[in-house]
Amino acid sequence: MARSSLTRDEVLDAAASLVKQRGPAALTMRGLAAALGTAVTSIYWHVGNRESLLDALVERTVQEMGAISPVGRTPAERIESVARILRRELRERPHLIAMVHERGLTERMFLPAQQALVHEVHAAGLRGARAADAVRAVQFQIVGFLLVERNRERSPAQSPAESELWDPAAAPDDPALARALARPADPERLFLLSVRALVTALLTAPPQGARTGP
Amino acid sequence: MARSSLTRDEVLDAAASLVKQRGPAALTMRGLAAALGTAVTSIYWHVGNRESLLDALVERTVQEMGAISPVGRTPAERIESVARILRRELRERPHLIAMVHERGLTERMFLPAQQALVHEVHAAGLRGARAADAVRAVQFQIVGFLLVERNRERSPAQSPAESELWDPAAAPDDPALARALARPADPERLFLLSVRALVTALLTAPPQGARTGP
DNA sequence: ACCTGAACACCGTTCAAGT
DNA sequence: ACCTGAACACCGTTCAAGT
Repeated sequence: MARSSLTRDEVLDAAASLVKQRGPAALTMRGLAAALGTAVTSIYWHVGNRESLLDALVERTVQEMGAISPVGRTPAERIESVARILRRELRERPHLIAMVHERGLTERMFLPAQQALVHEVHAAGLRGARAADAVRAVQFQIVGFLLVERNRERSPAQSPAESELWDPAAAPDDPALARALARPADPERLFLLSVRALVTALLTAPPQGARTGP
Repeated sequence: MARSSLTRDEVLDAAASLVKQRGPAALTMRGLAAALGTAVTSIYWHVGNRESLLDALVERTVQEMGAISPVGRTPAERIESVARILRRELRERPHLIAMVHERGLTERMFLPAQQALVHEVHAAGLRGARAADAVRAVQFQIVGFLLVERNRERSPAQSPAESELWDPAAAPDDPALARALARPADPERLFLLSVRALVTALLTAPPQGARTGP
């Protein structure tokens, strides 16, 4: 039986729930129609085609990523809190984030966070081009880390596992290092450690980064 | 007309060239068969199915990413050179790298680089768990940055461009910052700047990163 | 051992036709 | 304005049949 009235929002809701539960590949026009109890072609009337449907879904996700409210006393602490907030929000929508990324909208999704970062970097005393570099470096690091982390979680056990590499000659005189690398990484700890290290360096380094030695 | 003898390697070569030129989506079994001048079903005999074909392709890419030979005088310089080398290699195979990533093998592809990083971090005097953290932090940063960078290149102009955001009230008292953020980022420069900053901090920071203020 | 065409069950999309 | 089924051109994959 035909439904009385199908709205664009209903279509988007159903599509979002499909993607959230079973990933973007599970979102087929026919499957979506079945879930909605309509003919496939009705969907086309409301959203155009599959591509625009995904666009609309992504657009929604971008909107949902609201403003960022940093917490902490120092700029470094507040930047770290921005990173923490972003990580939490992204981990709640893994599939949708992947779609945002695939569609090249990652940058756009991060505009609110970028504004927060600008404010904090400014508060830390950085100005002009150097402040812009710091903002972008942190932004790239956060996004990049989360992409890598997501990838790790999805991937099955790596074929020649790290353990295989880390008993023999690779780290000859540091068994503790070998053991640490054989263990799985703790992503949250590594994330915060990385952000903290980068931020520390960016907020204290000289304008022109010519100093590389210890 | 049927070909005299089709080999698995020929199939992989043709598939790799298709992917390299026109992306993974352009790799259809039928299209591949046409490019090879065989029946579709012959391909199945040699590589099983599309999934295993992609696996084999990815496996090849992983193998091609050879050993890393760092250059430079200080450990920091040599780590930076590892980053530079990886960036160059990955940028030569954008599609294949994306496939490696999608298949969750990024980590595995980076094992040679990881070994090089271990060596340099050790040379810088770091030991045990702290050395492992440093290696992983740098590794995540490099991979993450390259994923984000690739995404930026592919993406069309972002809808509300950064310029739209960066003339009004966002950076009220730093027009130079606003101008810098309105300009497109120089990825190579940003990449090296980020790696340098992170490495500097990791090689000099105290064991427990409790210090976050300036 | 290797290759083939026919056939199956899926896709996304279009279109003329309904109300 | 909204919904429908039929049809088209694509997929990946299987299978019985060839040599």
